[in-house]
Amino acid sequence: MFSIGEFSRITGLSIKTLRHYHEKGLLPPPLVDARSGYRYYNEQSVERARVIARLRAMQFGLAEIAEMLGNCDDEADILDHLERHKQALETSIRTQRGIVSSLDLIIATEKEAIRAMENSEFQVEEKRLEPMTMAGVRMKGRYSECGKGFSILGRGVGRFVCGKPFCLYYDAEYREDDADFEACMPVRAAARPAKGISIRELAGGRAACLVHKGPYEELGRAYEKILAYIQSQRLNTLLPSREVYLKGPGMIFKGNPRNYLTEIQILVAEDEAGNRMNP
Amino acid sequence: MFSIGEFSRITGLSIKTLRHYHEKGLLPPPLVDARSGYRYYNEQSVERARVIARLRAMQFGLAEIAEMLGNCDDEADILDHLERHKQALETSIRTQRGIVSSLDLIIATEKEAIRAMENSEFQVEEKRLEPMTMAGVRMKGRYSECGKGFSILGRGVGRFVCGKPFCLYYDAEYREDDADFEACMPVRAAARPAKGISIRELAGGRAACLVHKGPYEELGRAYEKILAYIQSQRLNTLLPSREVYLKGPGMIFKGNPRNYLTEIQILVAEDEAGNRMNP
DNA sequence: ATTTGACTCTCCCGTGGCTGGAGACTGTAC
DNA sequence: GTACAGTCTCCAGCCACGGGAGAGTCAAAT
Repeated sequence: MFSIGEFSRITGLSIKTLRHYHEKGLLPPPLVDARSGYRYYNEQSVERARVIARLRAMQFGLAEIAEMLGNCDDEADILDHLERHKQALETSIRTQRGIVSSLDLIIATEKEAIRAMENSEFQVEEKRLEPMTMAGVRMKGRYSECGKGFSILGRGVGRFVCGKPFCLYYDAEYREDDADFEACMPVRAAARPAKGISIRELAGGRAACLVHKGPYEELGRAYEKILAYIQSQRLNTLLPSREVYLKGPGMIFKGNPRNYLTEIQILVAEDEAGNRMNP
Repeated sequence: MFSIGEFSRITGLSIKTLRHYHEKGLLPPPLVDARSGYRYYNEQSVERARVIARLRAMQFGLAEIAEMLGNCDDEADILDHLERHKQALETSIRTQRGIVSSLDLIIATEKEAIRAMENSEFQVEEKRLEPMTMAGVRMKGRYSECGKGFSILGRGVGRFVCGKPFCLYYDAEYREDDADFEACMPVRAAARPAKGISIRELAGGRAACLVHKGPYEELGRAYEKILAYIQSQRLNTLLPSREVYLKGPGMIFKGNPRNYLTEIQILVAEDEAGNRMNP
């Protein structure tokens, strides 16, 4: 016979745990000294304790273990328990995997935003935009309605998104109430159109670009700057222009608008060799 | 201002949960009626509640959420929280995946055992054994020591196991104390030898086979039967003979030895065409 | 003004699988 | 005898709530 301390060392279960199992009727000690209340265990207890420990390591609950041990002494008898438990675990794994991929997305987004912040001079620069596959929801109305477009995109092609959200603006001048624009997401080629969502290639080309830091209300200042540049360089601009939301309201927090990063991209005409064309 | 019931409907959080968040200081209502104690929430509460709900859906703890909300209002500020949490989730996923694969193994084993049981006539039959890659631990001593060999195999090549454990017996006659045998496991080709473990191809061939149901102590009766068959058919036997443990002590339960299934396989000499050779 | 009925409050207990601690007893060695 | 390790019971706490009792409150209908 083993005292509870010895038995604890043998089985690797803590004394507290053994008392708990006793209380639950899961592993009653074969002998309890009537006078002192001391628990004494034997070889069979060791075997039973090992079984319980194995099942606990598989994250079975104590009640279920009790049931399994009560009715059965062979693994064939608990096949349905095992299968049910496996199902439950797989559900849990799926959930957690979903969370991990959300976290990955957020982390990647934030790290990119930090890099964009460090690299950007907040000066107008000309660069080459690569063609990409995109999904878009064309809208007419107020700019501030674009959130609805992004909701539609999220639900429709969320799984295929592979870059920052952006907007295409089809108006040559600023319009308050009846703007013509498109909420867009870069997507992988596997994405398929859905109701209201167009999937297509967006052509690349040379563009004047400027990163703006701050709330969207102040974007006007950035437009002023980039348009001044375009005039000074006497460039021919092409529609639609783009706003890429490098960092905006996050997936968790709304964030501080003072830290928002938005890149304005305005395509400029170029000749076959890729050189910009002045009028 | 919203009463707690309205607010509950807006946010999808139960009233109990909202009270709990209040108590924890996580989401204090902007107004608590001093006389009635009624809680009243506003638009900002909605925003905060949404954030909390998103973080809870990602299985963050309330304390951690409080910390995140306390210091930060931007996702960049909680990158380390997110990364830590992701690590924790990945650990949990790994654990659960390990459990699922154990469960899969047990379930598959039991189902196979049930099939073997249904299909077997418990009569001697001759069949063709396929060659296989195996891992083995050669031992001399008592048969009952073979458990140690299987422990070594489990630790060494457990990940590569692809079939039932078996033993090879190199003695022509029964030996009590100094048997020469090898504890073996079929393994995938990727397995690599380790200390005391040999990995090699085991040749196939024609064999006389008999499934025995019952405890190992009664295996003698099965040997009697199969040897009688071999004599009656005047076959030439080849060493080593095999015992395949179709169903023995399980990974959870020891099981009932009366249900153990063991297949004895004794290779017999054959000519090039695969026909058995009588003397 | 009252009544009804829906709403809300606080307080306590329970969940699961333990862990920690207090204070009292027991066993064994010197 | 005495020290000291071991063991006992009982109570509290963890986490994020849910259930329910019993009392008070709000808004509309009578």
